[in-house]
Amino acid sequence: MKFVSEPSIRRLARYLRIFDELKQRGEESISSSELGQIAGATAAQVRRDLLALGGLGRRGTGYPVSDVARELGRWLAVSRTRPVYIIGAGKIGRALSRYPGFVQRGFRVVGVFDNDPKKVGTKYGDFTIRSIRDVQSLATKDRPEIALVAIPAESAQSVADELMDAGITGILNFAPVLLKVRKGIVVQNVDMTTELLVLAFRVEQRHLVTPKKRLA
Amino acid sequence: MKFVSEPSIRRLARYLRIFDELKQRGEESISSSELGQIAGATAAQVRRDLLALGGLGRRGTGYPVSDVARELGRWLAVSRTRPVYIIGAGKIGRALSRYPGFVQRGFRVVGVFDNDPKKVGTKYGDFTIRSIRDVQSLATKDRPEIALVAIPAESAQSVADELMDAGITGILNFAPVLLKVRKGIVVQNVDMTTELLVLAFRVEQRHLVTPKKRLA
DNA sequence: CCTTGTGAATCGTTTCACAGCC
DNA sequence: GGCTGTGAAACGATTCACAAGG
Repeated sequence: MKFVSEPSIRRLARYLRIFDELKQRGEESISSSELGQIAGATAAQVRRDLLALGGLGRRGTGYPVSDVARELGRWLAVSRTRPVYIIGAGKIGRALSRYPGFVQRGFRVVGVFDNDPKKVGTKYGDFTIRSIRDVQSLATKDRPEIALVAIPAESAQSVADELMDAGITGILNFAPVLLKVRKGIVVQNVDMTTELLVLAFRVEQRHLVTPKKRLA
Repeated sequence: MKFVSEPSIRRLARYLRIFDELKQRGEESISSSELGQIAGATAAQVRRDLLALGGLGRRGTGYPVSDVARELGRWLAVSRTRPVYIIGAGKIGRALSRYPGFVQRGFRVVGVFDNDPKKVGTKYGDFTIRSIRDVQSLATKDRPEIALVAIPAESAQSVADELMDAGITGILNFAPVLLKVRKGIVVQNVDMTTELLVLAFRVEQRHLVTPKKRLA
């Protein structure tokens, strides 16, 4: 498997959504330029990105929708269901636990945790909220690969440490703090304030034309 | 004002958080290498990034914490409070409306909207939820610069159109759909499924060492 | 000494442009 | 004809390395 850059992965995820839609609409094939138009990418980008799947395009006609949809889905999800933990049953954690798109993309929430004694033991949707104190012991059994950490900044690092000890390999971190992790553990940060700040700044800059383009 | 790349803006936002903390701890100055260590960036990146503020560093000692904290805050927030609208009072919208970091960074929620008749007119925190039908007329009065769109994909585009007509300049889009916008309008997409997919993929790739580094 | 600011080199990604194939 | 796959050029961001200044 070749290395794929992060911008390319993000675009591939977007193509996947589009291919799913095209399939549902019964489209048979799509060209790199059409797909680029829809996805906000250039035709050349689309071709280079999709090349990672190993040359599924047909010269003269474009990319066969159902083949690419299947391969791309398989490839991005990497062919299996991944168990994930959600740490924190506050607003963000609860919203995440019912996020509709996860299941469709092969993620299965196998545990929701919180520290609030009022919450621990109660049901939320299909989940019984468990105590963060038990994360490590339970994780050893559940073997989640990825954890979604949605707790206050103060406690995020210590929970991350426990999760790593329990063998987690990836953390989607919603706490506004930079987690220190061992080599080989992948952290991805999601922070609304940063997103808003970046957006606001780009708005401010929108007149400056320095680089060739900027797409969403 | 010079153009600043998106990666640089994201790092600057991170430095700001660190500088705020350093200030609170009473630190007087910090070097590019120390800051880089904390922020997960190289010393050279830190220096280039902070250069955008116009050479506040002192050779031999580093960057004066309180000066940089102030300037950076002023610069990123670009010196004013920005009114924002939240469209959608579902889980995401409600979580956003009370997101603590926004106020601190100069964002003020001036309206929360939903289409559900059961919600419209009710209070949520300090906000009375208003009908999305009235977005356009109210926006003309409230003059929000930015809208946080957290509604189902189907209705996102039409609301975006109304918002643009009402003079919005930036959209933080939580709907899993690519919004078509006029030139000059900045859209930033936030999609948990994509984030999870990217994370999972990076986990899968973590052994491939192709590029020099990969930091969160 | 120390650390910044900055040209110049490097590296990765995007774009170009066209050969190859349907 | 149309469109993909792909070397090669262009571009942007990062890193190097050092001169300038405390």
